[in-house]
Formats: sequence, structure tokens, C-alpha cells
Amino acid sequence: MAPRRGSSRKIGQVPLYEMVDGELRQRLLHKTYPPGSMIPSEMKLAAELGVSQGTVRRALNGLVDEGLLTRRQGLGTFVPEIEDRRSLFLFFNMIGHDGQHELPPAELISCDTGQATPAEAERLALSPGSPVRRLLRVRHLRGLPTIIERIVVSEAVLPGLGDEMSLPDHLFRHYERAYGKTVTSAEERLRAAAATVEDAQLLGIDPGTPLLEIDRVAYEFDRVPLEWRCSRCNTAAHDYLVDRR
Amino acid sequence: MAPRRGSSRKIGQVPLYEMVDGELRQRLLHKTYPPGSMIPSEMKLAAELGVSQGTVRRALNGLVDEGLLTRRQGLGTFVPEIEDRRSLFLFFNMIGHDGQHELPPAELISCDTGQATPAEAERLALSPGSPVRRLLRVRHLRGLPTIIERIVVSEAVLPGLGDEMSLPDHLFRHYERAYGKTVTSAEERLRAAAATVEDAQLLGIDPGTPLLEIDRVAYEFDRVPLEWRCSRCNTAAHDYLVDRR
DNA sequence: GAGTGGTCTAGACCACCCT
DNA sequence: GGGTGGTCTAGACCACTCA
Repeated sequence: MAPRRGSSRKIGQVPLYEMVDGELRQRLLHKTYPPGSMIPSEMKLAAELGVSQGTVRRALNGLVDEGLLTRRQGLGTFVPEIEDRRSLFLFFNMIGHDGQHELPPAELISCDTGQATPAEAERLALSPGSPVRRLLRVRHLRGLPTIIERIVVSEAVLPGLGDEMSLPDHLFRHYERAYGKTVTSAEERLRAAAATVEDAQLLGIDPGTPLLEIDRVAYEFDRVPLEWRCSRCNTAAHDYLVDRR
Repeated sequence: MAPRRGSSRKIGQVPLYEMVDGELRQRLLHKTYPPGSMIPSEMKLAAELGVSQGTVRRALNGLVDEGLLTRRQGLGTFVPEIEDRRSLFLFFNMIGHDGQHELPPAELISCDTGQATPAEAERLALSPGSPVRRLLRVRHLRGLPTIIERIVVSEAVLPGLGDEMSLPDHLFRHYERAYGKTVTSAEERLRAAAATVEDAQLLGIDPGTPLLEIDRVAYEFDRVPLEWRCSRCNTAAHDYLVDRR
């Protein structure tokens, strides 16, 4: 790239730092820098891409703000593994009335395969009837069954999920390690729902008890749907926390 | 301030841009630059504060990211009025199943004064028994009563709230215009609850219907509590949307 | 044309972390 | 000591807005 002073780009052009941002996203998507590894230093990236260190820095800052990279002063810039990133708790927001906040253990109740319903197909961007896998889990908080998770994934995207003897507690980490698929964003819709008979049995409560339903689609780098998860939570002792700034 | 090259600050010192950030926050808090006005240009602030334009810029960027300032290229940097800021919808996240997203009209049902209960005192950082004002409102979506809002404010902080003939729909804007108090952040806790008999009457539903309860404390600049609002929403046709990146 | 924010560069010094 | 990110500066050119 030819050196240039000032902002001499043509009109309609994208800023340089956005091009750097895009290039780095591509490398992350294609695992050029795998999770856990260090990416080249700002100076090296600047030299390689033909821009100044400040421009690389600006792009990196954006990616760091999104949680796609982490920096360690004196060490370097790293691709976080799932447990390092905000994501671990980014996607689990239930907090005890006493302030307790931890990811509770999950018990796998059932796992079967089937054909995508229209609702499943829509959320996972599949054709109706595509093979999907459905998992049913229950999470225990303080020893009490509190959250029911109904998980649906495409058999083509995450083949054989749940065939393992014991499925890990933290599925997002499993997606990353076993399939090389990284969850980077999600959209949640919350509503209230009455416990069905099945819900009531799983949670040890009366049918009709109000539950908090969290309907979430989790996405990979390119907004490719990875998982649909519909959770129902007994909020007798826990709230869903939202901090707005 | 003595000019300096590079980062020659003493250890334990706060970065310059954070000092600029703090100074600007103070000015916003004290309404040195009132809502709707333009603040001095980057160059002027830099000269006044004895730092470079880049350092002012960095501080401004942070405040813009928080929604405390907005920039308009070619014009200047402005203190947003409440309807300009993200806040308008930042604090209203109910979205129709069809994607509709608008602030629905509110009907004031009742307004009375009383002494703060322990729960009210805790959330509003008051002494129990302090005078408070309680408002009860119902919001209509698509013509149907959908959200009950129970609002509590300190009589000392927002005196006479609701004495007006007609209370505006958008209370945060009213706080800013009538009291000079700006809501800048909030903490929400969501849970499921069964409709009480009163809830059921207000919403035209059966008692026991599951409702989404949004328990929210709204804060001023310095994390001073301004309002406690406990909303109960009928989620038959609307969800609470959370977008996670 | 004058003033504003937006982008980009080059170079400096610092604190931190490793070996 | 050498490399990394963190902070700060000075100065350039651009696009945008208004008069």
C-alpha cells in the first residue's frame, strides 16, 4: 500500500482502520490466529498492512471492546478462549437475590434428533425438515432445579452433539473446542410463561407457576446461527440482571 | 499545566484523558453546558485544559460512547437532550412479536405521598420513613393495557411530582426539563410474577396470569438514585429484547 | 471561507512482562 | 535488555456544515 499522509482516501472509501478491522475479523474467522494464541504486535501488523501503528491500534481497540481480542500489557494481544472472554458470563445473567452470580451445573435429561419445525428452521436459518438435534437440560442453583434449557442445533453445523458420554456443562466452550465454532453474539427475548406439566415436574413446582422464559439465538462470527436455546427459569430466588449505561 | 512530551506522568497517577473525562463529567453534572447546547471545540478544550487535541478527543469519544455527548461532523459536539440520546429507548425494551418498537402512551391511575418503606428507602438511598411519592400508571400497546408501572420517587429530590394537571408520558424528559435531573444509567432486575387481583383488573386479564416484572432503579450522573420503577408486563404479544455482542 | 469533527501519520516516553 | 501495549503530542489533510 502506498504511503499517505493525512486522510487522503477517496470519497466513498472505507476508513483504513475499518479495512484493518475487517482483515483481522477474517483472520479470526478463519482461525489464522487460533483461540489462545498471540497475534502479531501492533508494529508488525502495521508494517505488514502498510498502515501506521495508530491505525492498527484503533482497529484493535474496537475488537477488544467487542471481546474478540484481549490485551495484556507487556505481553501482547491475544485471541481469548471462550472461558477468558466476557462471553462466559455475558450469556448467563441470572443473579441470586443475595447477589450470588455463578454458572450452575447442568444435568442432561434427554437428547434426540428430528426434523426442524418451521420455528426451528427460522431461528437457525435452515430449511424446514433439516435434521436437528434437541437437548433438554436442567440447571441446579443452590441444589434446587431452577432452569430448564431446551436446546436446538443443526445436525449439519454441530454433528453428533450429545453423542459423547457426558456433555460438558458449558456448551459454548464445547462448540469452540470440539467444532472450532465460536459464539460471538446472541439475541435474547424475555417473556413470562406459565409452567407446563412437564416444566413443573422438572422443576418440582406446581403447574401454572410463572416462569421467566429466555428465548435466545446464539451466533458465530458472521451472524451465522449456531444454537437456539429456550430457557425457563424459576425466579423465586434469582433475577435476570440488566445493567444499563 | 506544564507541557510534556510522551507519557511522563508519575506512577499512581491517572492518565490525562481520564482527568479530562472527569472534568467534563463535572461540567455536565453542574450544567455548565446545558442539554441541547454545543460544548467548546476540541481545539478550544485542548488549549483551555493544557493538553493536546488528541487527548481531548479520546475523552470525548468515551463520553460519546456512553451517550453523554453526541457529535455532528462539521457542526460540533453537543449535550443531547433526553429525546436525542439513546436513553429514550435505552430504557424501554419491549418489542412486539412483529418487531414493532415504540414508546406507548401512559395513563396515570393514581398519585399519592407517603413514608418510605424499608424496600423503597434501600433502593432510593433514603432513610426509612422519608417522604416519598408513589405513582401508578398503565401503558397501552395497540390500544390494550399491557404494562403496569409502579413508580416511587423521593419527595425531597423531585418535589411535587404529579401535582401537575397532566403528567407527561415520558417521565425522564420531565425530570430533565422540570427538575434539571438527567437519568444516565439504570439497573434492571427481571423476574416472572403472577398477576394479583389488582394487576388483573388493570390489565383486563385473569388473576394468576404470568407477568414479566421489571424492577428498575434509575440513576443520575453520580449514581444518585432518582426513581424506582416496578413494571409488570403482559408478554402475550410483546417481548423484552436483549441484544448481546 | 471559516470552523468543526474525522482520519492518519510519525515519533516520543512510559509501565509492564519476560528471559 | 528487549519487546509489548499504554499514553501523549504535533501536525497534516479530509469531509461536512453554515453563512
